[in-house]
Amino acid sequence: MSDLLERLRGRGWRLTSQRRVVAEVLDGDHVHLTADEVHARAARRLPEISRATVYNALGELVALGEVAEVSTDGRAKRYDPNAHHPHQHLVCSGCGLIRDVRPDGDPLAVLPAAERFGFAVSAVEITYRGLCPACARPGPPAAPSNDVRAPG
Amino acid sequence: MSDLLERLRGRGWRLTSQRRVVAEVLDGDHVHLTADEVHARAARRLPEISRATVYNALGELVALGEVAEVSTDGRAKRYDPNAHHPHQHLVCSGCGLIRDVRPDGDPLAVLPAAERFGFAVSAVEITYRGLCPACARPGPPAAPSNDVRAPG
DNA sequence: TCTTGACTTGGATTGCGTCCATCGTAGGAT
DNA sequence: ATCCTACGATGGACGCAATCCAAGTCAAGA
Repeated sequence: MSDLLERLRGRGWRLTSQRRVVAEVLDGDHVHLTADEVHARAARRLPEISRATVYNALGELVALGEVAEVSTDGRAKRYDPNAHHPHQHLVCSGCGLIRDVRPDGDPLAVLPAAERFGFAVSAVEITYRGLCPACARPGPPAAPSNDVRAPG
Repeated sequence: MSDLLERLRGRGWRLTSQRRVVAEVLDGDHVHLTADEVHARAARRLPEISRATVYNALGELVALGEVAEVSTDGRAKRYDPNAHHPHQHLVCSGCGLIRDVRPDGDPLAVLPAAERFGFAVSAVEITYRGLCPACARPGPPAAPSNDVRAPG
């Protein structure tokens, strides 16, 4: 975490209080917050932080490769701080819960040359979909979840 | 194509001229149009068709399983008439060209049980990314493409 | 401490999509 | 062939996510 801030400063990132709280909010495992959720959490510590600043900081973190953008539904993008550990996503069709997962082998390798149409294929994004245990159980479905465990 | 219209009528779809042109616009291979592009093409044949009608028709075709929704960028959803043939997508990072591709084997099988967190995993969406031959070549990049070959 | 260019702000704006009240019409009934 | 009516089409208002912009603020090097 402070590693992250050090690394960013070493890359010429001016370390403002706004950027600091955005980076701090995006800490933890299986964290996939929308920009608005990041803004809400950041505002708990820095009430005057604006949405534009949150968008700016998120965009920079993505450009620097420190955070990954995830769009598992057609709605708002989510931001995943687990960018240094290649992974894919498993999404509950019921409540929206998102887990980071690692498939076996190299996902790129399963695309045959004949199916590459001459492309230089360099990356792959995979979204697995299904029902989480809570939503699969009979009874009332789980409340929509943003899958956040880190305290605000 | 007329197969499609027959099938839809058999399922109680009232066949209006608007729905017909939307279905016709969405014909062909490797077609991935946005709703706005569908509307523009439909309007060439039926100038008074409204955006709301296009959205309605697309939504119904998706619900009926005749068309698949694709969101390969964070922007507008695209509509893929190739829904009866399970496939994944290969997207050019330069120009946005989209190709339908078929990876080897069952993409679901590579997710180990230990990585399923108790989910009943039932579907998977894969986006491969890379540069198409035109964009990989030195020189001016290919113009942004909507990957449409079917004449308007 | 001073200076300056990078950063922040919030309101306007855009892009994509949905909603809604009203009007029109496909297609079964006669 | 004509009539009926429920389903579909229309377009303008609306909502949400994200970006843009001009003006004010401040981190950090000199």
